[in-house]
Order: sequence, then structure tokens, then C-alpha cells
Amino acid sequence: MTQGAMAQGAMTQGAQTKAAILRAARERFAAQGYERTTIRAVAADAEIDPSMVMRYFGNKEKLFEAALAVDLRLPDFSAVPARELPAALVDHFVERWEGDPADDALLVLLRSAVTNERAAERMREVFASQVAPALAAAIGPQRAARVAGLVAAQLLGLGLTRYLLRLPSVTALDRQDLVSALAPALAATLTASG
Amino acid sequence: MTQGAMAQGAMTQGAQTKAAILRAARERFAAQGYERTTIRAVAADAEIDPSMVMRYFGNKEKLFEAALAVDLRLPDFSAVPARELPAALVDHFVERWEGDPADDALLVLLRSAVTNERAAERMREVFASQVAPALAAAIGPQRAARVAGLVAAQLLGLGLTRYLLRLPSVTALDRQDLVSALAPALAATLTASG
DNA sequence: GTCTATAATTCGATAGAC
DNA sequence: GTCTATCGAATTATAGAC
Repeated sequence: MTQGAMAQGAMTQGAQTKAAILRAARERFAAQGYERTTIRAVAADAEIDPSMVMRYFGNKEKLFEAALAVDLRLPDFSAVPARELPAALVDHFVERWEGDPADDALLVLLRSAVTNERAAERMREVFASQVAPALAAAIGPQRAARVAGLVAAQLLGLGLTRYLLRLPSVTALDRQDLVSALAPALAATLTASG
Repeated sequence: MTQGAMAQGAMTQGAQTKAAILRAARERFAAQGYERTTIRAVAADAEIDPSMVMRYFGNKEKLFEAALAVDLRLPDFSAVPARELPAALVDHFVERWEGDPADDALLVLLRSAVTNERAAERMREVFASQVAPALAAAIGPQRAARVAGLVAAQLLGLGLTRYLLRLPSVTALDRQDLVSALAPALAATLTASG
């Protein structure tokens, strides 16, 4: 009766607890990185006992793995005119970063990937399976293959300097300025001759 | 007699030990970040006793501070023609990163700054005191102030994706391709209208 | 499912012999 | 200056009561 009679779509208590842990873990990992976040702190944030974290995720590393799941939710850029693509790209990532603070999986991944090889591998997977295909749909597979790395460098460079390093000259720009300032650089990259 | 009679320019034994510790510390901090590098490991790399690290640097944090000292050694860009500036900038940083593996202070700083607020502060200082002035000398203080952040984003984005995340599409480029591929993007940023 | 208690490590830092 | 020995603290992980 505890679970079988539950309405479709509703979370069991266990699933709710698990989701709460994951949310807390992402915030901690994003703010402090892997080494400095403790299971105790995550549990405290989620308002449960530390042993529950072990129960649901096995160990710290598996919890970390679960926190690294990222879906960039890139739209279909094939419908976007070529000259609007750079701005659309920047805008999507900024929205992703500044939209929902609780939904910061990409920042978790970025911060973690710098000091953790497993996270770096995940980041490479994310770009290979999500960014590269989206780019290929927009500008063709050949050109995409040539510029995907530099596009990644520019978008992640923005995330790095604005949200992690917080360089004043980058944080000083508002969202609109950011898009209009970075779009030309991306455009130059996208149209680079090979 | 141990030090007073020593030849000018020669390191005392203490200074040599200190330098060896610092070199080992930089490699460890660069490879693993602050939290995961242990004084024991640094001492083992430097082939000395762990207590020596404490003796010379006081504690782990002070050792870290010492390892964060970075001199970008940026040349005087005021002599470089405007259209060659982007390539010169990229080239200098790539040289800095790939030149001497032991001289990787900037990578130490970059990796550390992502998860350590003190290191992030240092990174902001480095850009304010070294990059911004060099840029101002080349393109004028007003324009430099406007684009310095985006220049930093692109250069650090390159370092991030190539040396820390090692995205295949970025590591695949050789040095020359890298410079010629990124220069147009930097040029677009530098000439951005305000 | 949830909690208490604790085992087992690891590490930074200190004290002190030589 | 260099080393041995060890303390004290923090943390992951486990065992088991309820």
C-alpha cells in the first residue's frame, strides 16, 4: 500500500528524498568542487541524515556521477538564419547559466571537470553528443567538425570568466551587451576558412 | 662560513631545497588542485622530508600562495601593428603554455582559481595588473577597458579547453592552426564597436 | 526507512631527538 | 637542517538497533 496505490506521476517518498539529495549535491559540488563538498553537508542541506545519502547513492563518487548529468537542451539551430546563429548560441548558453540557479548542472560540470578527470570525460561527452551535432545541423558536418572546438572554447571561456573567475570586466556586462559583444567573435570563428 | 663565503648568484642549500619544493608543489597543484595535493606527496616529489615543507613554507596555504605567483611576461604590444596583434596575443599564450612544462604557473592558477576563491582573486589581479595594461598600450586605454574581459575569456577559454578539459577538437589543432583559427575571433573582439 | 555509533583512513601540524 | 613519531581533526563508510 505504500507505493502500489500511489497516483501515477507522483513521486514516492524515496524518489523525493533522492531528488532533494541530488539538488543539494549539485549546489555543493558547483560551489565547492568535489573534494570540498562533504556528504554531511549535502545531507544537512537536504535536511536528511548523512546515511541516507549512502543508502540512495552508494558512495560519494556515485553521487557525483549522478550530479554530472547534463542536458544542454540545445534547440534546433537548422531553422536559424546563419547570421543570427552566433547570437543565438551565446544567448542560449547565457540563459542556461543565468536562468534557473538550481539548474546549474553545466556549471557543476565545468567546475568539476577542471580538477576531476572523470568530470572532464563527461564534459567531452557532452560536447561530442550535444554541441557538435547541433552545430552540424546548423552549418553542416564538415564545417562544424572544424570549428566545434573553438566554439566550445569561446562559450566555456565565457562561462569560466563570468561565473567561476568572475573577472570584473566580464561580469560588468549585462546580458544584452554580452551577446552583442561576443557574437562577432563567434561569427568570425564560424565563417573561418579552412 | 656556510653562507657568507658562498659565491654570488649561487643558491644556498636552503634556497635550492625551497625551489625544489616549489617546483614540485606547482606540478601537484596543477595536476590535482589544492585539496587533493598533499604535503606528503609534494615532499616525496621533491625527495625531501614532509616536515621540510612545513619548515620552509609554514603551512599548506602559504605554500599554495607561493605557487600562485605568475608573471605572464607579456611583451610590449605597442610596437606590434594592429592587424598582427590578435595572432601575437594567441601566440604568446600558447608559447607560455606549451613552452616549458615546469613553468606552468598560469595553468596552476587557472586550475586552482576554479575551485578556490583565493586563487580566483589572484587571477583577477593578474589580469588587472598584467593583461589590461598590455592591452591598453596596444589599443588605447578606453578600448582596452571595453574588450579586456572578452579577450581574457577567449584566451582562458582556449587554455581551459585545450589543456584542462582536453576537448579533442581543440587538442587536435597544432600550434599554427590554433593561432590562425583563433586570431580572427580575437580580431573581431578587438575591433568591436562600443 | 531512518538513525546511532563507530570503524578505518588520511592528512595537516607539532614536538623533539640528533 | 633533517628526521621520527605522533597528536588531533575531519571524513568516508559500515554495522546494526529500532
